Amino acid sequence: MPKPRVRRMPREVRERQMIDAAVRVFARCGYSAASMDEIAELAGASKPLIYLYLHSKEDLFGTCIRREAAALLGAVRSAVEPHAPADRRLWDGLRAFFAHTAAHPEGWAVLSCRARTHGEPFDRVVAELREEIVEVVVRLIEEAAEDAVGGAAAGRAPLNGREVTGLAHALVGAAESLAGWANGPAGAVPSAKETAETLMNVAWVGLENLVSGRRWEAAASKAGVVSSG
Amino acid sequence: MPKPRVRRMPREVRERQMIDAAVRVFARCGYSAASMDEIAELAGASKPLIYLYLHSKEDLFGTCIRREAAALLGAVRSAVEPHAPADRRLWDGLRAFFAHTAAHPEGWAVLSCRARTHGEPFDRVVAELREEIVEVVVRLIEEAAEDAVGGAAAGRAPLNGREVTGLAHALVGAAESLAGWANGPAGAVPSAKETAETLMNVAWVGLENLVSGRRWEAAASKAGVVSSG
Amino acid sequence: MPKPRVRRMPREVRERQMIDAAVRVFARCGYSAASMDEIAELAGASKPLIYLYLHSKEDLFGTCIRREAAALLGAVRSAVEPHAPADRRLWDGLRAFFAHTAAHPEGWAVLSCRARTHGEPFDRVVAELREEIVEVVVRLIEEAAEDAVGGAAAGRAPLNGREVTGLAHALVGAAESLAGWANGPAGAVPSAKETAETLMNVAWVGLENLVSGRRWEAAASKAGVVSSG
Amino acid sequence: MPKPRVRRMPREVRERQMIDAAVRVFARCGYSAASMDEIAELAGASKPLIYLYLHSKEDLFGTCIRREAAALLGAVRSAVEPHAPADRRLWDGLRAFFAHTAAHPEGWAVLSCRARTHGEPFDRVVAELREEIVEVVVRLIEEAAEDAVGGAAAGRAPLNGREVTGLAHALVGAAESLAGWANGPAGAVPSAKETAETLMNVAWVGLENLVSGRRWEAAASKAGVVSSG
DNA sequence: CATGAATGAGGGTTCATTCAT
DNA sequence: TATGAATGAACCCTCATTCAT
Repeated sequence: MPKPRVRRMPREVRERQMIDAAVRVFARCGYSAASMDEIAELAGASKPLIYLYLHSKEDLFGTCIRREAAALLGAVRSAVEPHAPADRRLWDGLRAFFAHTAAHPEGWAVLSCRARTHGEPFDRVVAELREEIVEVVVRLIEEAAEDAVGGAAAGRAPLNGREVTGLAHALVGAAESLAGWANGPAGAVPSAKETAETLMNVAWVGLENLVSGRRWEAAASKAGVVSSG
Repeated sequence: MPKPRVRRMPREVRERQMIDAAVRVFARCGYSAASMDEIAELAGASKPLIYLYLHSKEDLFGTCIRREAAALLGAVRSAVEPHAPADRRLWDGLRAFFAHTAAHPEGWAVLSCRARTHGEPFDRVVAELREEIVEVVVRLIEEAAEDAVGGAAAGRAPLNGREVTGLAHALVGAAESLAGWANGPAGAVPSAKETAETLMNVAWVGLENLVSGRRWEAAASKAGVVSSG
Repeated sequence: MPKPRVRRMPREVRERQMIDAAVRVFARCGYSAASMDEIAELAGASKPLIYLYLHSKEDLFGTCIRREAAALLGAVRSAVEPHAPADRRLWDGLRAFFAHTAAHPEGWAVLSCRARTHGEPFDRVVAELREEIVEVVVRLIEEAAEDAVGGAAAGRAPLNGREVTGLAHALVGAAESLAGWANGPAGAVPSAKETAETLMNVAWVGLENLVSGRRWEAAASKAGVVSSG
Repeated sequence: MPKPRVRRMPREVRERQMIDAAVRVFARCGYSAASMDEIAELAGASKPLIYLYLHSKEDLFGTCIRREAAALLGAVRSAVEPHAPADRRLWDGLRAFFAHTAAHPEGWAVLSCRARTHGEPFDRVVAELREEIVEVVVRLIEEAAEDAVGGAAAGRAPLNGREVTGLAHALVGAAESLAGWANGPAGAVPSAKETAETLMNVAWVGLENLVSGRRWEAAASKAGVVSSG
């Protein structure tokens, strides 16, 4: 009697165990290298049961991705007050993002890396999640730009659409990178708050300057001169 | 002689063809899902020859990663003049980075995504590449900070080590994200120069403010107030 | 109570439903490809109940075969009056056979095809059914031969045992083939009566000639000459 | 060293061995119950090699069916002289049919039973083979009818189209049944010539009577009276 | 140098069957 | 009586890898 597996659990519980196990294994190995045997063993269930409940490896992977994506998005959304000022919302969102990814490193690994390795329709789910976040950031930036333009001398239209989207992608990428760094193997990992502060400092301050028209100009690169519109 | 495949090529050429093919297939499918058959076919060589030259699938993958990493690092390095001012060096490096990733999307896909999916020792190679780039950026930031501190009122040491590393990670992540965006399926992809400008604007200007002591403060988040040291 | 399945039916009824469902599935897929899940679903019962009543897939298959064989044999037997003349009995039997197989195509499919696919002991059951029918036909032929011999000039014993058995097999095979044809997908399927007439015409008339000694002779095959004993 | 498998054979030979083995296993077990492992073992090759050459279980089955169907049809065709009289052609065809099925019982088992168990597109192949044979028989009957009508008093049109087709199906079914009987387990199996004679006697003589207008009539079934047109 | 021939090992999936309730 | 929960075993198929030529 090597393993007195707990038997006869209600379906919901078993299913959760299976998905938990799957997220772990997918995070560790990626989609193709993950084996259903390993997932089954980690879940404490037999393979046929997994297939009965989750139907196939692809379905299981999709379920994992959707669950983790929803959890992450939910964590960020519920941390943001819709009527707070833009910077506050960014700040709260970033903190929630870093806190959640730090608390669920496996889920984050699946979303940030594993899901993109396996084409359609998984990369699309992740791409949609990312796009959704980018949209939010785009609105944040636009709002910040309006504030700046409204509050200060509004002489020029400082940001076109593509530039804003680019900025949003940069910000999201920076956040992803920092999340990966914070989850890294290094002993001295920063807290979610510290991470969020670092990013907030460089991004928000840079953003304010940007929307107020200050640019870096390649031509004037003798000593890092900044042109002020 | 049923197949008029070109025979008897010098080893070097054959090897290059094989690695080229492997990079493509690994980029498309990821490590585990890539099949040696497919690589062999794309390379126009027989499988035993691949094994003779490249020894194993893992070895082949490692060779791909190292080659692409070296190419990317070389492109960035050779674009930077060592004695140029910090901002110029960052600017040139970013442009080279975006140009290279746009010109070699498959190589970049292998480095940015595929290699991280397959644990030890491949993720280490990629992590080392990343660390090397982060180091460069760290030095850039430190230098910029010294300039700022030296050139302006030097009252405080505004950045500790971990913060600098975090900034560097954020910058690198932003660059990676932008590279992915620029390679994306959207029709209106920006040029390498545009991409670099976007990033440079937000990063460098933010950086300058940062090293001169201006911070975003959570407490004052009524209207995005920025405290000036 | 999520499923309003009719519960608590008397065992006999349930069992009949199960066997009905099994016959359909076996007819459609054959023994091996049929799945107990499908049978259970079609029967509107749970799998454990099926196992409780019918014990195993093989038992269930055997039960199906025996039920269908008995039904077919019963239909044929009850259509034949024991004291009618030989040709009348054959005629009535054939009509009943074609009527029954047309009315129960699934049962006929199981008997004629599916059962022979799965060795011992199922092919034996079917072989026994067939043997039983062949026996009947053999007696019919012998009786017809006696009539002919008795009624006409009885110069020779024209049919040996093996030839009679062969004739019976031919007749049964022809009937089976016609049953399959009549059940086929062609739009203009003949009625049982027509089918029986066709067969009766060629068989009985041929038989009469045969027992009266007329043969086809290979040697005289210039124009299909028939030798008359 | 349990089995010093002969290695390194040319592909053609191996492929033939595989198909031979597959025909045997399919004949014994049917499509679904046959296992590729068993086929591989019987073929003296490993499973991957089978898949390399024959692609899939379905493909392998199709290959078997087509090969056996072509062999049977070829045997029958090459035994029939196109310009011989109708009865001679039927006689020669039947003899060849019985000889071939007796010599290749496994192929015949696959064609006559196994192939019909597995839906589209295999049953279609077999159905086409059968239809082809039925067509030939239909033409034979029509020709015989013309001969008879031309040679004798041509007062009536004795056979309509559907009746002819029905007769052909009956004849083919009888032949199939006799082939099965001749391959049966009984010790005293008849030779192909005997079998052909039995069928020829009942069929051809019956046919001649039929086309000359003699019918069995249900109404007159007192003593097997035959009406002569 | 180059390859057609060949396989051990393992992966995803399904099935008949049985407990525990 | 009736069933949701659970599984050992087997099946089809593929892959990285290696001889023998």
